[in-house]
Amino acid sequence: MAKQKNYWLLKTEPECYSIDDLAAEPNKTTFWDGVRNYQARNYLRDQMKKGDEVFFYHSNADPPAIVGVATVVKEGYPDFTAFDPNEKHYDAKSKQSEPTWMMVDIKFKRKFKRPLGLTELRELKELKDMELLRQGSRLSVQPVRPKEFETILKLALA
DNA sequence: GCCAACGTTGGC
DNA sequence: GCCAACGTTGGC
Repeated sequence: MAKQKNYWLLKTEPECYSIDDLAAEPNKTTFWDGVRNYQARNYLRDQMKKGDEVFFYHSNADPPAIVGVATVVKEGYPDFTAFDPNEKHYDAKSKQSEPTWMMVDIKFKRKFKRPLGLTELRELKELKDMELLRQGSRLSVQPVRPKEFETILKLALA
């Protein structure tokens, strides 16, 4: 049986790392560091697989929006930024021998012609169960259903 | 800048 | 193991 592809959404503040940073050159990759939430960590560690596609989401932006797509190119491995006291997301409790936090590598795939803002996404009834649109949703790594991924891609290309 | 919704921490 | 206090996220 063919490997099933999963879909995800990664949040970032564009001030910190934006789609344009990732789109700076073709096939650019980056490590997705700084996730310090256990549920999000579990997704990164256990479920995100090479070849999975991820939506790139700008939070704390105007407008907050899905802005593009990336591909997972390296599966979960220790987030080494947690070991460095000079890093913003340093965590003294995460040990090299027993890392608490994980990250993946992603590769730029495409930037949408226009950002798909939250307001616009909320208008689609196909997306009414989407994690991103749930009230109080704060997860920075979230699963996206194939149907939702398809709906959003279609909207982006329309 | 406000604040609701969460997650985490720590006293008990 | 409960839960109040506190810190953070992130839309508005």
